[in-house]
Amino acid sequence: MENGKTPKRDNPLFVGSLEKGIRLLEAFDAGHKCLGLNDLVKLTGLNKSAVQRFLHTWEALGYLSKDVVTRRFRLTPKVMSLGYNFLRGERLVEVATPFLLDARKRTGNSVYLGTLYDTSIVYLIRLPQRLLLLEGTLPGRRVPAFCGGRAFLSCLDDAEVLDILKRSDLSAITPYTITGIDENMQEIAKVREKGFCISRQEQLMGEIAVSAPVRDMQGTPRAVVYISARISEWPPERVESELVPIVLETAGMIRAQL
Amino acid sequence: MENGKTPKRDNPLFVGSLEKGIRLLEAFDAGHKCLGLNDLVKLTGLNKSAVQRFLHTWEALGYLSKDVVTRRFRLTPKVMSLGYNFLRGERLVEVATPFLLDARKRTGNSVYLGTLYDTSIVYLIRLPQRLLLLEGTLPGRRVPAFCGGRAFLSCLDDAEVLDILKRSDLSAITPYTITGIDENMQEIAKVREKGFCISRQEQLMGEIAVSAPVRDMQGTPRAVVYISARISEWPPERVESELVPIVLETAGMIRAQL
DNA sequence: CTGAAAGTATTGCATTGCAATACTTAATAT
DNA sequence: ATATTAAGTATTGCAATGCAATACTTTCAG
Repeated sequence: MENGKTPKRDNPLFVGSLEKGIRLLEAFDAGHKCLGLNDLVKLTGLNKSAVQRFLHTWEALGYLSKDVVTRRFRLTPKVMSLGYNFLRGERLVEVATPFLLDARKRTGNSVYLGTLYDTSIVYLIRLPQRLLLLEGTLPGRRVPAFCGGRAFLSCLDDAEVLDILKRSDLSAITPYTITGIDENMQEIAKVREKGFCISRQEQLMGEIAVSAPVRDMQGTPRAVVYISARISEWPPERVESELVPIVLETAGMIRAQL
Repeated sequence: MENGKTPKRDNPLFVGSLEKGIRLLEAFDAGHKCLGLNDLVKLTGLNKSAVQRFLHTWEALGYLSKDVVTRRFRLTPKVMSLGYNFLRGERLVEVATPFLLDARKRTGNSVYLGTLYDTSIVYLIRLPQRLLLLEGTLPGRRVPAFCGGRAFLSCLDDAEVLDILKRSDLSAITPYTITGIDENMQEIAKVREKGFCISRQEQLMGEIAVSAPVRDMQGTPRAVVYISARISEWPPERVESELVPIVLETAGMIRAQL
């Protein structure tokens, strides 16, 4: 869906201007919080005129603001609204929030909810308890599903999982990230058996994460519940005995109300 | 900026297609999570062809997904990315998060950070503790500054405040919302004197909120720190003695690092 | 089974967005 | 200081792209 052939783009209904415009906004990603006209020409591959016009338009619409002295642009708080509208309309979020809050209180650890989009897990709800890494507290963050969403992948059949793995950038994030396709398939098979996933330092050094999938009543996977803990305080046995039951229970409670 | 005359729109650099496209996405707000072609024609005022083309394009770009059976569209998790990019790039968020986490732990109450955009406060960070209302836990939510952002307004001069009040929809949200312009100016004057704001059930019945502005080193207001509590457990005296000092301290710590 | 409403496809037209270029301002080096 | 380059802004003629009307198909209610 993300990088494959796109027949939709050939359809005469496809509005190219919109694509160019959104490409410009998307260029303001991590590491590019503040961009000038020429930076954007390089980043987006659009020509100067196009960048000029789209910058002007986004500013007029209130999505970008321009620093009059540096002539550089940045995103405004208005871009948060779209995400809010999404969350506000998701029954999943509505149902999950109270159970996640409860899980955080009972375990004293950070609790998250994420869902699959293309080859990534997108975090929808983040209830941080301790700060290991700022990004770890921000909703909307996307992480590769192969190392951060095995609980979700375990609900798909092998063909689908393989497709996702093949389309993913399988780079290691930490020295502990499992990157091989075969090893990932094996890990996922284990998760299928057990019904939950424990991931040790694959995303972030010092962190151990337990997760379990949430399926709806038709059995379709909808989300993953995560509890994240410090590896120094939570050896595997303690995680298994104290966190796993709560993750499973939380996922079950959410499922029951979907 | 939001509703006033827009000279930028007359500029030949303004790209009308982009505006129409984003208007379509913005139509998916609270109460409109799932929309068909004709709903959007009515909501946006665009004609059928335009709606058709933009729906097609947003779907191709991955921002909307279509339910093949109902032929209705909804936002995808991808829309969260823009907000994430914004948060990720805001030094304010980076600096504030640890102090807000600390404040939540010390008080056992929900803690938020918001900033002014046009006539609204946009919540950037939400650290909910108890669930009073789902919207109260979601980042990106916008509330009118006149009743939810007096701490911020107190840092502006009277002319600016008056301008915001006049451009705001001053409808009451609860029976306790203070809606008059004069009364609001008086309330804001009080906040200026005291340096913090206590708001009782103006947004939500049963909730009392304490807030304090965060200014940067140049004195420019940047954000507001909120602590929200249940009015049943937190009578005004207790709020003053226990929560106010923590709100002020938190705002001060953030300021010191901006 | 019928009719209305919602959604999809097609087409010719001209508006709108395109890109080249000229102009202005800012930043850096000599 | 002054030259030199790079970054940002304004203008313009051209035609490609987006526009809206309309015809066609599907869906659902009565």
